[in-house]
Amino acid sequence: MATDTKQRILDTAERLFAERGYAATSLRHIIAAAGVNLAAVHYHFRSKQELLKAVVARRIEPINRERIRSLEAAEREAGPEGPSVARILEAFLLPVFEASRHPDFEPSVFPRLFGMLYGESGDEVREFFVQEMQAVAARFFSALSRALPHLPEEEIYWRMFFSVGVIAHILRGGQELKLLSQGRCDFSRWEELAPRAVDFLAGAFAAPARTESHKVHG
Amino acid sequence: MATDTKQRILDTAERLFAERGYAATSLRHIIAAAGVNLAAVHYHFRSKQELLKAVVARRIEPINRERIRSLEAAEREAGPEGPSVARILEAFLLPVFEASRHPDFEPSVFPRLFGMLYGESGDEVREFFVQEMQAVAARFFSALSRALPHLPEEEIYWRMFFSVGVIAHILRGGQELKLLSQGRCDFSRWEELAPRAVDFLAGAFAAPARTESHKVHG
DNA sequence: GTCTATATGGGGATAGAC
DNA sequence: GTCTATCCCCATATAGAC
Repeated sequence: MATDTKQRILDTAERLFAERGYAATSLRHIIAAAGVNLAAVHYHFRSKQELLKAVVARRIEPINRERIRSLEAAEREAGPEGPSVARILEAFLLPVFEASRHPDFEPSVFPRLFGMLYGESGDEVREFFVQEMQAVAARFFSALSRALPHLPEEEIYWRMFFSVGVIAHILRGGQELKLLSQGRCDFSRWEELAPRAVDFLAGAFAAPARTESHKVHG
Repeated sequence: MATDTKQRILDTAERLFAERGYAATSLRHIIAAAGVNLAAVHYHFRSKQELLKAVVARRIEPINRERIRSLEAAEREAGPEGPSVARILEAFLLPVFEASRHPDFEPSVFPRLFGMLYGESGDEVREFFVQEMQAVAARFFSALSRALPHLPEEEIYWRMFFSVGVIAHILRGGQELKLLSQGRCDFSRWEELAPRAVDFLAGAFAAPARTESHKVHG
């Protein structure tokens, strides 16, 4: 079949990039696992870097669509005062977590891919990623600004940035947590993890803005 | 000099690992930038992986000592009820941020190294890292448990884990933030960033624990 | 401790037949 | 669209002279 090879390359590359990182995964690993020919990778995608972009684009686009859809639904339901911070955060977080249960691919493969994106990948791929996120970030910034009118704009951006750190860290899988908590925490149930993260971040957004004169040690 | 070569390798490897990642940085890049011979790397360190461990160990040990020292100072000052969550978080966060101003190396080099550690690095190096963090994590877990007696132990671990995500994301440098905030946020002043992160996380720890029956969409 | 030289293997990319 | 064969470069690691 025409597209079968291309799909197999995408699926396998996604899995291996997520498991081992971008630089540490060679095209030869990918073609061996996918059962395709090396030249096919360069035929369907032009280079390893373009392959990574294709892998990312395939997942991020539906997720960002769902984020916007969910946020707009929340805004319709909420009336003029706008949705709560918790509801806005849900609109941002849940689509990612739910994507990990998509039938197209094994659970937990794709989230780690995104976690990896933040740590690794060259400047060009990161730029591409930022470009994909720009519209979504602006949209959520507006919603959060309305829900938190007392916070300076700059502070909203910082807190969004910190929140992305939490998400990326969760997606990265956190083998450390299981060890450091002596087995008390693990990642097997995503549906429990998302509410925890939402609560945590809602609390963080509720923190007052520090006044300029406030000293660190209080 | 005897130790000069070893130091130069360590310094250069630290910088390059931080800038480009572990897998993407070859020993040849390192020796070229350091002006030393390839064989010297294998003489002083046994392998590339051991070199990474050495790089990490050199920085993490004084930081973790300072974290413990600062936490103990806070506990002495606070009396029987123990220090506040914000003060505990400062004890954990500030040593990392302040390490970036150490005269030994260029600012902002080392923090990115730690940011990278979470995203990349093989299982063995991550295991080594967890081992280095175990005692510190246990110590801060105790302090946070005392400050937040209403939270289940498991929840404290989760929130510590989320917090590490924030730190790692900050350390990774966040070129995205500057772009997404249209230039309003940048990372040039670390001394302003740390209080922001402390406030954010203190708010997050102050969030109530979600009861089991609570539904996601409220 | 430091060098040169080399062993040994893997990397991305491409040409050209089918 | 898919294959084989190959170009050319780079990787980590080591042996052995100095």
